[in-house]
Amino acid sequence: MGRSPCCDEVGVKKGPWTPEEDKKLVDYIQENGHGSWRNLPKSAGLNRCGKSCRLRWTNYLRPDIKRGKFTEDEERLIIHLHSVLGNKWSAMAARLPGRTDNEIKNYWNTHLKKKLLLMGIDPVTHRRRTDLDILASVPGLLASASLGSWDSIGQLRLQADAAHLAKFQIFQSLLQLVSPSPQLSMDAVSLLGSSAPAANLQNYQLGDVLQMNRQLEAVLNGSLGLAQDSVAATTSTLPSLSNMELLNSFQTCSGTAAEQKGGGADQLNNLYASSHDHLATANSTPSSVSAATDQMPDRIAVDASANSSASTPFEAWEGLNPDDDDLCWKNILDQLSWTNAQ
DNA sequence: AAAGCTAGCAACCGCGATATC
DNA sequence: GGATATCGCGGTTGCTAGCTT
Repeated sequence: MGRSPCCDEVGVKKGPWTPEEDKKLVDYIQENGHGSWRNLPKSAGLNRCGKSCRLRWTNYLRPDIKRGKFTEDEERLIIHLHSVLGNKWSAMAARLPGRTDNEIKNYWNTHLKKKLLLMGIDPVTHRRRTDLDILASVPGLLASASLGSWDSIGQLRLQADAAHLAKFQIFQSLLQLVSPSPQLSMDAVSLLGSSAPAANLQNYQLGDVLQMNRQLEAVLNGSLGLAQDSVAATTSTLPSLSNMELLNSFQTCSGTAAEQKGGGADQLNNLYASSHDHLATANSTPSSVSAATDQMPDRIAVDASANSSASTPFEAWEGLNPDDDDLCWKNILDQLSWTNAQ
């Protein structure tokens, strides 16, 4: 069955609307209403299909459409509605006066999705992303953290935070993935995550999560003694692994990372790629990691291979500027690498 | 200065739901 | 009750301005 396509007429114009066409459409609808969209073009003297007219009217010409940037309240509402409704753009538009479904959909796809990813939240499930999810999103995180993605000077700080957060998440992920001791991972990760709500993060804004991120680091920076006690309880399973060196390394890195302006993005990309290669191929890969890497989507492997020309796990670090604070990440990875080989 | 790249957005396409005959 | 027409939605495409190299 099915219906015939609405725009099967030959010679019907497609593509961008001209001001003249807009005027014809607006004049006609204001005078007569749209009535049957199928018949409207002929009546209005437009060489367009009805569908195209309807779209142009509802998405652009309607007098009650609000133009301009989305406000923070609107963003918050969209995120909340998306968590409840999913991709029901029209239902969301019904709750956002003056906004069209198309506008909301575009805004979601181009802005909000990235923001949620940066926050470590899965834009589909609205839950905190798992370690592997986060690793999978690192190229996106890094791309989003690059200068060109931010449209105002005021957001440079946010961008620095994004790069910072990306590092933070990589660290968290690596701890979970590489450590042969699940307990250490759990300790470190729970330490990292202790101040974050376990469940639904849908109501948290980027600022909230970045604040949370800083708080978590404060936990790391300020509670190493406590952490040492906590971690020490589990180190019997980790022969001479210097957990505190790991934490110290991260502390050193995180202290200065926020001052960066995304310059570390490339290096992070290399780090991601090379560490993924390492994780995917190491003979000593723990079974949990093997299982986990098996679940990685193809895109990761493509990204990793595309971004890494390094033949050894952390060769990508070789070209780093010694003055760059990213260098200290090498310490972390060296230790993780060494640990993994034990 | 020019070529290449990317993000943002307007518009199109295909399909399911609903209305009408 | 089946066939057909229309509408509306969500996914996708492609154009373009701005940025980078």
